[in-house]
Amino acid sequence: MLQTNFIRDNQELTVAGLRKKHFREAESTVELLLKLDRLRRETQQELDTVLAQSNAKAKEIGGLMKQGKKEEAEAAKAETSALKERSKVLDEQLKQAESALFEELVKLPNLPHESVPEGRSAEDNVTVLEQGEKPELPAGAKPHWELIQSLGGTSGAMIDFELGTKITGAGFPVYKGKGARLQRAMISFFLDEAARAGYVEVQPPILVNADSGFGTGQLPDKEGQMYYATADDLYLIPTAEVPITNLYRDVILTENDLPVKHVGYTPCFRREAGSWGAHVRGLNRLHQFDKVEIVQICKPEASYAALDAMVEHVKSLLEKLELPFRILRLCGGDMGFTSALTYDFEVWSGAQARWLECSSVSNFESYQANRLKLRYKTEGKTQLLHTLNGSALALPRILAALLENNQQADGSVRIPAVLVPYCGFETID
RNA sequence: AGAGGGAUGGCGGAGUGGUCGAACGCGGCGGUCUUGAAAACCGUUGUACCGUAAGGUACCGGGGGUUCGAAUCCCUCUCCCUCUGCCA
Repeated sequence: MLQTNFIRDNQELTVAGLRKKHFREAESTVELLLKLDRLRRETQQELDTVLAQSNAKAKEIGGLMKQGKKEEAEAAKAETSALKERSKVLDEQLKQAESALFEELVKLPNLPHESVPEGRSAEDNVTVLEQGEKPELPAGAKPHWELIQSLGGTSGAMIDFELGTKITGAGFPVYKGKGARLQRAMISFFLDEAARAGYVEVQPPILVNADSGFGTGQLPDKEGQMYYATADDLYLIPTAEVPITNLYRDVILTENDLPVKHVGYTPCFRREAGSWGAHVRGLNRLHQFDKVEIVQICKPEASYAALDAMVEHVKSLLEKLELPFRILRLCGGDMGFTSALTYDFEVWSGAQARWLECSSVSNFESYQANRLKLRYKTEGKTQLLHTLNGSALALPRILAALLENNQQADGSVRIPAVLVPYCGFETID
């Protein structure tokens, strides 16, 4: 979340940033927030004064008791009751002011970086790069949801949606034979590539508590997006960003620790209550999917260079997979709540003839760090760090594009060379 | 899951009602000494909020209570350890 001090010192900048993100009632919300902030500070000042008096009295009584001046001590005690009453009232008021302020503060999204384009929806995103040639597909080319039915060398489909529906429900496919093997190959490939780029691998839990959900910004607002295990009060992660970034919740790092670079593979779970229809067939949108995620924690002045490096990393993966892709700089209205700057990667899906989002790389600046209390020490000062993350990559849509783009005249699918050592076959038929 | 024992600053570890933000040791940082290093010695060393500052307030796992006053007493929750049970 944003820092109150920052808003206080940069009121106009804050309002302008919120507007760019299409946050409603930016001005009135900021005004209310500053009013609550003032109230909080005034209340605290008054409370502190009363407590100081109270502490002084207690010491005085302590001294008198030691000297055995019982009567004087009793007299002093009598004077404390008014202070006590007052402090109780003020303490209650302070708590109310703090929670009211907090409630407003968590409503505010992160402010967009100055390079974020103006705009309301996905149509206003700016394409910063389009790379790779869209393939010429053979006659009778099929979309991936048809390809997976017959391919894979198993008696049934290589990815079986009906089976998944039986076991669990819609959106939980079962990968079989070469389908399963190819998943594992991609995960290993992505992890190895990240390791080569200096990311330290972690295997985090895939259930997290509410504190973690709050730290990265899924809670309190986006809880509908996550599966929730009521009996234990835990959430299934929608992305590895949550557990990996929360590894550093309540942590004060030193400069030598920075930058922190992690990569992790996890399944991801999303309830995605939203649209279901023609555009979300097959692998296009799932409740459970696999993703390799990269996370960086770095000094504020280094975060945009880190963002660029992460973009380059994701780019290199798509190049190695020989997939045509484009990079979008998201506009203010299409960006995530917690992000300051986001690049989306979209892969070309040949048979569907459309772009599919397969990675999202974001700099959150200090927005998450503030919630996480993630700081570092420099020259005696403690200050917030910047957090970043990106998919590298999300598997299902990569697989969809790969199957569609690489299908050949004989109906088989060619596996990109980089994956062959991992999966052990060159084609799926 | 049952029984018992714990939770104190970066770490170890004192502290069972008063001047305790907390002894002491280790570690870290700065300095003296040294050609340099080590050793020794001296100093320093938590976080947050309020305040221009001086300074004030809060925090000894979390929350609540008793008291003029709580790290210390009471209640409650969480977590950890040991033994028993179960288990991939």
